[in-house]
Amino acid sequence: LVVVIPLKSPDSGPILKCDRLKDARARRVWRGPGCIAFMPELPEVETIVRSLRPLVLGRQITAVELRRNGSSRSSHPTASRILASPAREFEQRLPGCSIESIERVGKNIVFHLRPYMGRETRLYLLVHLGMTGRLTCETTPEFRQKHTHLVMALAEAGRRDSPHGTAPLEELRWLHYSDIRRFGRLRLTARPDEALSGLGADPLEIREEEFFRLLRSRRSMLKSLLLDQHFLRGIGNIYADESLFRAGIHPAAHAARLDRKRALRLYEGIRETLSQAIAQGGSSISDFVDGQGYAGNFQVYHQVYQRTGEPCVRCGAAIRRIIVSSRGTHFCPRCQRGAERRAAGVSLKK
DNA sequence: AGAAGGACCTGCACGC
DNA sequence: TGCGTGCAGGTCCTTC
Repeated sequence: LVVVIPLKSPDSGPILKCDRLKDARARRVWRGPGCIAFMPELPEVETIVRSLRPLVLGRQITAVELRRNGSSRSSHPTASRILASPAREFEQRLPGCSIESIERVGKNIVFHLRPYMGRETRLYLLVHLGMTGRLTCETTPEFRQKHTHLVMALAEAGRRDSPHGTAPLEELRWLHYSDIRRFGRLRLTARPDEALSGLGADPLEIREEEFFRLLRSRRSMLKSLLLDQHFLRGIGNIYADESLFRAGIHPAAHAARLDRKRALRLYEGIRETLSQAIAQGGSSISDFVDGQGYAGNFQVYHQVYQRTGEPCVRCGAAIRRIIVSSRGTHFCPRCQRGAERRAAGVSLKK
C-alpha cells in the first residue's frame, strides 16, 4: 500500500509513504485542476536516464515496432510527427545496435548505440519528451496504452549472433515510448553534437562567472531567459518559477540589470532547486513516472508553482499568477519585488 | 534582439 | 448527459 499526502509546504505536516508497492498507479499523487501534463524538465529527464541505465545498458535492440494508424495495412505510423527521422530508418538501422550508454543533454535523452558488427557508423538516438513523452521499460511488447507509439525489443548482450535472431522470451525487455500530446521528438543521427548544437550550458555545470557574464548580455525578462534553451538547457516552467522564488527575484525583472548579489542568489536558487528535485526523483504533477514506473516527489516541495491564491510559505501573502512569455508564471508579490513597473505590462490573461 | 502569437496536440474542467 | 469551449505548455516559426 502506498499513501502519499500532498502538502502545501514541506513543513506543514507528515508525509506517509510506503515504497513496497511498485505500481505506478497506486503511487499517483496530487492532480491539480487542468493539469494533465507532467512536463519533463531537467530533473525528470535525469531521473528517467538514471532509472533506465541498469535496465537497458549493454542490451541489444532486436526489433523496432511503430504503431500504425487504423488497420494493419496502413503504412502511416501514428508517431510520424514525433519521428524527426524517417520511420524506415528506425525500423532498418536500429535493429542490431547495442546500447552503450545513455546521457542527458538538457531535456534530451541521448542513447549511444554501437552498430551491429561494424555495419555502419556509430549511431545516436535522441529523445525529447516534449510535454507528455514517457520512456519506460516494460515486460511486454504489447502496445498497452492508447498513446504508445514505438516499442523496441531489447535482448541480453552476447545472446545475439545476428540482428534479427530470436532470444528466449524471459531474456527480452521492451522499451516503450508513449506520448499523449505528441510534442516529443525522436531522432536518429550520426552527429548528435550537430543536432544539439543550439543548446546553452547545463545549469548544474555552468560556473558562477560565466552565468553572470551571460546574464549581463541579455535584455529580456528573467522568466523568458530561463525558459530559453539557448541560454541554459533544461529549465522549464516549473523550475523557472521555483528558482526565481528561491532567489526572491520577480519573474519580469530585467536580466542585464540584475546586480551581482541578486545574480548570485539566482545562480544558487537554480542549482538548489534542480538538485533537490533530482534527489526527490522529479515532480509528478500528474502521471510522471521514471523508466521503472516510479513517481517523483518534488511536487510536494513546490513553493509557488500552481499555488495561485494560496499563502506564501515565507510571508503568507497570496501567490499570484501572471503571464510572461505566454507562460503561466507564479510568484509571491511580497517576497519577489523589484519589477512591478515592468510587470505591469505583463498580461494577466493569456 | 526580444516580445508576442500561432501551430501542433490531447485530456480534463467547467458552463450551459 | 452531452456538447462546446478554454486551458495547460515545449519548441519552432513568423511577424512586429
